[in-house]
Amino acid sequence: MNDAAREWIALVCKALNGLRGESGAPIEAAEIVAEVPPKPELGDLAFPMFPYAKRLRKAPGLIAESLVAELERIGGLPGKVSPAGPYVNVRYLVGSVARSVVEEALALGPRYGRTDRLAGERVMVEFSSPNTNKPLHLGHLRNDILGESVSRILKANGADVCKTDLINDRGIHICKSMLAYERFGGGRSPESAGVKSDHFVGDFYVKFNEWAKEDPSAEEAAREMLRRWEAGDGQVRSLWRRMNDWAIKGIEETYRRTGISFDRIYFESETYEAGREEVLKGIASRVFSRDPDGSVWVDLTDVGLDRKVLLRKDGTTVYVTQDIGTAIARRRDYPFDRLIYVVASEQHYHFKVLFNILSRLGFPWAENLHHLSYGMVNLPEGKMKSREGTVVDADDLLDELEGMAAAEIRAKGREEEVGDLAATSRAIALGALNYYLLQVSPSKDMVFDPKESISFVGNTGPYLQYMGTRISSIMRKLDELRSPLGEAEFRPELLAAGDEWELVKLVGALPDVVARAGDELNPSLVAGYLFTLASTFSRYYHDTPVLHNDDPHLTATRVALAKAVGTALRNAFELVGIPFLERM
RNA sequence: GCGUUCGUAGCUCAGUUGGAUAGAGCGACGGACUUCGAAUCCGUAGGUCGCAGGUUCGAAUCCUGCCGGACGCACCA
Repeated sequence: MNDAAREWIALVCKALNGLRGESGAPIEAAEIVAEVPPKPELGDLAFPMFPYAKRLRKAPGLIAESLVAELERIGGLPGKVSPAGPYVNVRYLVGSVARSVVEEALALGPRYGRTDRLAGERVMVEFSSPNTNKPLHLGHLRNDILGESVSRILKANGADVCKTDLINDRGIHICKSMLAYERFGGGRSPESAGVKSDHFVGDFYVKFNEWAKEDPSAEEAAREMLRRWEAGDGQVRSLWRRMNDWAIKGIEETYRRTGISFDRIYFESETYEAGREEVLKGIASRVFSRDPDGSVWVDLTDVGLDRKVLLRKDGTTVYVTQDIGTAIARRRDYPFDRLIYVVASEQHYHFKVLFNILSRLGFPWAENLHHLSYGMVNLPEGKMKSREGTVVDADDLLDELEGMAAAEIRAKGREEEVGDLAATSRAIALGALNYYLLQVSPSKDMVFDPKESISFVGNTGPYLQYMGTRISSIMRKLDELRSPLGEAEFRPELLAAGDEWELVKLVGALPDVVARAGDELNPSLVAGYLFTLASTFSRYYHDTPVLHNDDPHLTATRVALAKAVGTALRNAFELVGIPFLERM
């Protein structure tokens, strides 16, 4: 695909210089603008002539005509060329491109679509980063699938990727759940209460806030508990370990459910001390300074940021302090070339500060830290607010989606066909959710309407999955016909229908899409590609019989194309966390 | 106030390095199941790309200003 484009660019460059004659500077291949025409009927590649009008002292329309004549004079063209107003449109040789694309897709199978663009690069990706005082919510789900998907895309581009999670397991918010448990828990456990363990912990966090509303002394009690935690109080630490285990166990269950995993997990409780030590070293090297009250500061006003505290006067650490320690520990554990933090856009300023501090401390790798900032998930009424109970819980949402999927399967009377109803419902729910969350460009805020947002019709995950099942279904039918293809062979020149050629180009485009998604850290490009591929195939098979043809060669050819589409679909699914289904 | 970011159809979103008549899905209306699965397909209606300048042969896209929203500018994380 790309080879064809490059070949044509070289040809057009040569022809343009032929038209130019001896006058002026030569036109370089890099200057040639090539684009995809707005409509497929126009061709496969288009060259606008506007940029050369001045150089050649000629109207674009006239250049187009003489360029076509010049190309035809050169001869041996890999396709057809025609002028269209100020454009020169090119049509590739269908047969040869189709052969190479389909054969490559079928030969590579699960590896089709990968590139070597990032071969050898070591990338660490941090995402999720939950607190251990409550279960995951919808915002985490966007973060999780974004981090997981970006990691898979980077891997598909040849990078060595280390996925990492930072568990925020210490701080005042943790103590609040603990305090409420001490007061209202009555020694119960998630098992005895029959509640998923992270929800069990989260419920006490809610209870604390209710209590604190009535009784102002609650906040002070929480601060006191944090002091005892910092001092290593045995009783507090033991309760902390017990409740953290509950929270983490529950969160891990949700990760398993959503297909999220990590190669390395860091706990804030284990890295914050290292941050303090780095800050103390920074005082010695005069990067930081100590105020008379004992607090430690960094002055970033020279780069337009603020003066930031790093250690309080009592010597305790703040948010950015532990991130300093964590970054250094990570670089030591896994010498990354690049570290990507997948964190909500509200933390933009925090990361500017963090990266700047690490740079001041003299770490050359600080230049390779990247904040992949993504927008908030809002409700139609506005922001999710825990105080108003509008937070959409991750497990509840998944339960609801699975219920909807199961109901749909039953309504269609396909329980028998599907086999494992629960597993299929889970796969559909996950496909719907992940596609919904990744469709939107990461940087944008998005609106989630619990009642209407996730549907299974139209531009949705299940729509894409459905196309996969239809291809699988065609292949099953083919098997039932018992070697109907016989001597029939793949003959790409038989791919005459417009949609067939579009499908070939789309399948061929997967590696380019993967490359660009990797460059831009943007899974929504893969999502958009999937919808185009699926809807083109949907239109195609609707009015073009794959199996029922008089010519067995045509059947074999269309089967090969359908398989290639299935391969591209399945491989792109993997990148955005949509399960591929044989039946649904 | 300063900084970051977003503003495209009734709603939710695409829109490639600036390029041909700005595209989808949902919702609305009208069609297509005897033929590889209708979670599908086809059609109709729906737009001052927030506003105003600028750069350019050409701007939804780049620049400036303004308007509107979100987020940030904590010894919270």
